[in-house]
Amino acid sequence: MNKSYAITLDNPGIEESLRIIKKSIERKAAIIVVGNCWVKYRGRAKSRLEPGERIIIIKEDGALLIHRPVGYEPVNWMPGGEIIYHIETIEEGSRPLLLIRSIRRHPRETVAIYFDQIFLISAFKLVDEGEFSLYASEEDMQKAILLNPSIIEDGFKPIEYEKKVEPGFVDVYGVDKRGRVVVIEIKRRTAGREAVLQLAKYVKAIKTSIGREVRGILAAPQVSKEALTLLESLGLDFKKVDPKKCSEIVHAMSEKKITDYFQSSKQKLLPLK
Amino acid sequence: MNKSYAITLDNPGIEESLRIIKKSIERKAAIIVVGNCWVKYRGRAKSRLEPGERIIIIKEDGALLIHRPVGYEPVNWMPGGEIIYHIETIEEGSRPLLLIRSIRRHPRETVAIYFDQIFLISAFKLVDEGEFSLYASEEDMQKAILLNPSIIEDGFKPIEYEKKVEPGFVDVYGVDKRGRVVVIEIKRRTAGREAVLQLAKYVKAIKTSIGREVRGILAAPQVSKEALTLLESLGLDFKKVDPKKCSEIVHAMSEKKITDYFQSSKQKLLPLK
DNA sequence: GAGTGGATTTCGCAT
DNA sequence: ATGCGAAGTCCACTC
Repeated sequence: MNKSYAITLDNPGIEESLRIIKKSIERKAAIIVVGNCWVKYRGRAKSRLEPGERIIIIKEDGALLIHRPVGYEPVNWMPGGEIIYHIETIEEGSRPLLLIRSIRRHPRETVAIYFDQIFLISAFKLVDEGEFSLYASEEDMQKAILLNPSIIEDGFKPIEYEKKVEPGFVDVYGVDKRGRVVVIEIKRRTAGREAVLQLAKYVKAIKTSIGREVRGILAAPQVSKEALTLLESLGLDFKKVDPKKCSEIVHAMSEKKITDYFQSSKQKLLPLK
Repeated sequence: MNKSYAITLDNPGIEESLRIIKKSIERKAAIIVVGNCWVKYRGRAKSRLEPGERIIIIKEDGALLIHRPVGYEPVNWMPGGEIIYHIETIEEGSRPLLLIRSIRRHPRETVAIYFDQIFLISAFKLVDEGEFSLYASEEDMQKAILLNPSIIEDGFKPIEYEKKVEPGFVDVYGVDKRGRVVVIEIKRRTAGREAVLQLAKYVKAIKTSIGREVRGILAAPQVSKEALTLLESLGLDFKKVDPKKCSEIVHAMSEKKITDYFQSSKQKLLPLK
């Protein structure tokens, strides 16, 4: 191994733990502590966690995670950013404890962790420049529809996207082959009642605004049964759109091409009113 | 230390890592791996994470966390539950890699982690029976209002809570001192436009359903300016309620008392229609 | 700094 | 299994 800073201690004492954690925070290393602890949180809410064996991680940006042996979510935490740490040893009766206090302002909140037994401390200066890319988001679906409008239907022409129209933002706004105004609401997962109501609001708002008929299309991989009923009763359309295919379309094109498209299409935008 | 299962290895080889991780998963221990890795995720979406040094945790319930050196959230993960692991060593060129595959159905998704270097493996059978209690949640606010309705206003009498009324669930439903029907929407933080619209929907739905006037009250510590304007224009009321005070009220009472209250109040419930 | 909407949200609860 | 809303949500983005 060739790491600038790497420490691992099995069953360290409280004093030794204090020293290593302080040093590791100074060095901006990621710290892992496994041991028996209890936790108090005060801030937006207030919580108390009774003693038990947990894994805690302190990251170089101050992020704090307290993980129980089960579950994806930390039981207590502090998001990264402007976090201050106070580490000290205290005596409870004649028993030494390690107290880790994590403090942030904005909002003001603190997490206090009391360890009476530590199984492991390990700290590393981690180097991670790796890029992370996520595909098949709602954004991809929108891009794919704008780049390839026939996904929605033949002859559909997008005019605007992310257009503010008082109740909120319309995902895509355009005209169909017969020249009718079309409003599209995109959902990357099963669309529920909420999505239909949102679409209906936009349709109504634009109808009022432009004074003629407006078609509403819900573009999603699926709709819930309730949403489908609602769609039909409101005279809105559903178009099944596969997020993955959208993602493939978008990621098959170079980033430059897409940027260019959105640059040029901006000049073609029609005012909504 | 007195743990039934605890292993820590500094800079283990790929083969040794494989063996230890398999064994630790069998034993349902929590596993920590620190090393250089890259990650592919496929499922509801698709993602790729290029090589870098990270901390990964596999918990006894199968939950998987992949943490970069900064940030509160895992870059990739798998929630606990019905997760299957396949661990193997593979050759890339002449270089041995450790491949950890985490698979779940419902929804079908997989995370594949490739390690080419491992700095640390540590596994523990953790014992954690500690109780977790959270105060000042929306639930506390609801309980406090039901137990002590004068929080809302003098003479208010709750009748139901968490009542399904087509657009969703009404937080609290009751009557005021003049006998008018009251619907309460609770928010534990600054209430925005969204909260007001939600309340308005419930008021409208119930008005239609019972055919007489319905008051709507938004109970929250604060409202946004826009939300306040909207409230006024819709003829809805705002009542400032402090979540922490609510929590104090609730937690000052014994759990039994509260349970008894909710038991008895259920018998007093009036049908909503 | 506040407000708004999305998330591979997760989690829990009710249908 | 599905649907719906809350969360100490967090996060990114706008005003």
